[in-house]
Amino acid sequence: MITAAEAVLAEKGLAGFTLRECARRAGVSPAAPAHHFGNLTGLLTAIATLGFDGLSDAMEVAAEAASHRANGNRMAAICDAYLATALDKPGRFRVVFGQMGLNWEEPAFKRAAGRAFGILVRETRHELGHESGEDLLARHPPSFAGEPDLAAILFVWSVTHGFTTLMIDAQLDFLAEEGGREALLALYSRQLVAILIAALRTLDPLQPEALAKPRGDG
Amino acid sequence: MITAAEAVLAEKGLAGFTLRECARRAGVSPAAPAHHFGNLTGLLTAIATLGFDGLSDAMEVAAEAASHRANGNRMAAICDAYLATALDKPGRFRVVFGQMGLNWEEPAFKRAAGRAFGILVRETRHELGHESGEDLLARHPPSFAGEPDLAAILFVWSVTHGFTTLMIDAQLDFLAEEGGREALLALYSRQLVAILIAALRTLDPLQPEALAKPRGDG
DNA sequence: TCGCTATCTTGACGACGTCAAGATTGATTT
DNA sequence: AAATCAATCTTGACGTCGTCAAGATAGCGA
Repeated sequence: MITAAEAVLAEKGLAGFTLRECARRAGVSPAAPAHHFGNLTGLLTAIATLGFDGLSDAMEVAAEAASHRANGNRMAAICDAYLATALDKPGRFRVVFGQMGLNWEEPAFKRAAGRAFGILVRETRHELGHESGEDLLARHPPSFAGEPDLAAILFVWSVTHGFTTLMIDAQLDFLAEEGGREALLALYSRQLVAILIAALRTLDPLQPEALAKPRGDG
Repeated sequence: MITAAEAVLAEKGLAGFTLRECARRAGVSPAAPAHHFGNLTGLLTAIATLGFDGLSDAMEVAAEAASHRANGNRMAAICDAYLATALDKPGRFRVVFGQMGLNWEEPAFKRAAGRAFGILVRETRHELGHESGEDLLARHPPSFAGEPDLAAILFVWSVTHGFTTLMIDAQLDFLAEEGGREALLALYSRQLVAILIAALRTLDPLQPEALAKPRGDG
């Protein structure tokens, strides 16, 4: 069933993704999927769980590979992996971060999302040289009120997720005339991620005083 | 008609947004909207045009206000305005940057999108101290092959758009327990945007040599 | 007065998500 | 071996959706 659903997603995208089409592809009646996933939201949540796990796996593999490479940078590796995973399965990515209503109460889904975010937290701390203290994410419910690196973590996620979203949703197509996709990929991997890491490296001395009121704006 | 559509969007969100509901709200028959906008895509494109213009207006106003304030920073102002606009009308923002198929051939829409991006380009150059050279966006079709600040521009957009998207789509809700929305807003406005601007300020000396191969990864 | 155009209504079509009710199947129990 | 039960799927139906073709209604210049 899920195999059929992913096939539909890959072929027709999220727009052409319907329960009936998935059922057709799987060779069952239109109402069959509902018995397994409850409703459309249930099926989407199941796929989104796969999406988070795929993201986590890709980031872990990339980080590990970077570790064993001369001059390899784990942070850069997971940023690249994030974009690459999304571009590889855009439909799945849109289910995870789309607006098609998922069931956040589903335990498996929450676990998968937490794992992906945990990797981001760990690697950001690593890049900052803050070897992991208490794992605030392991607490239930997870608490980040006292997380000192939260700004850096969200900064990393924002850059990566922002560029990925813009590429996936074809918002950058207008500035990609000829072989522009590869050019944009190179721009991201070589420059944006570099700026991001440089920003993280210059971040530490700023904390916490400088970051408290760095702008005279507002 | 558009008024009714925006009301539906504000009240029921993009999920409950249907042509028939808009027609009902406007007090006309279900097929009436099609005569004005062609189809659902046409209506969404019209709303997305308003969305881009709203974004542009908000950024312009915020930048101008920042200019007339002691220690005001235009870049910070437009970043805040971007997020604020999205949070004010999340449905509209999702239409603009969502996955519901828009008509990019529509001239008015292209113009609105170009204007918003142009503001981003101008302000990024301003922040970098590169007072605007040739306006590559004014060319048809717009070309950015030779835009030296493209990396910085996309970096700014990625951070802003990424955080905005994550907030809008409630991806950050799990780390907002009590009054967390305001805390996240403050985190963005005071820290993320500050990191972004600090990154831009340290960017110039890096260009272009350092940015060409800043990482030994890949 | 006669068209012409813009605007809206009506009715229909196929596709969708969802539900209730019944059928089928395979394993467990007696 | 026969009976039972839970899981799984089918069938048929309902309401809603986007879209289209055809007809109705108005306003207005010639």
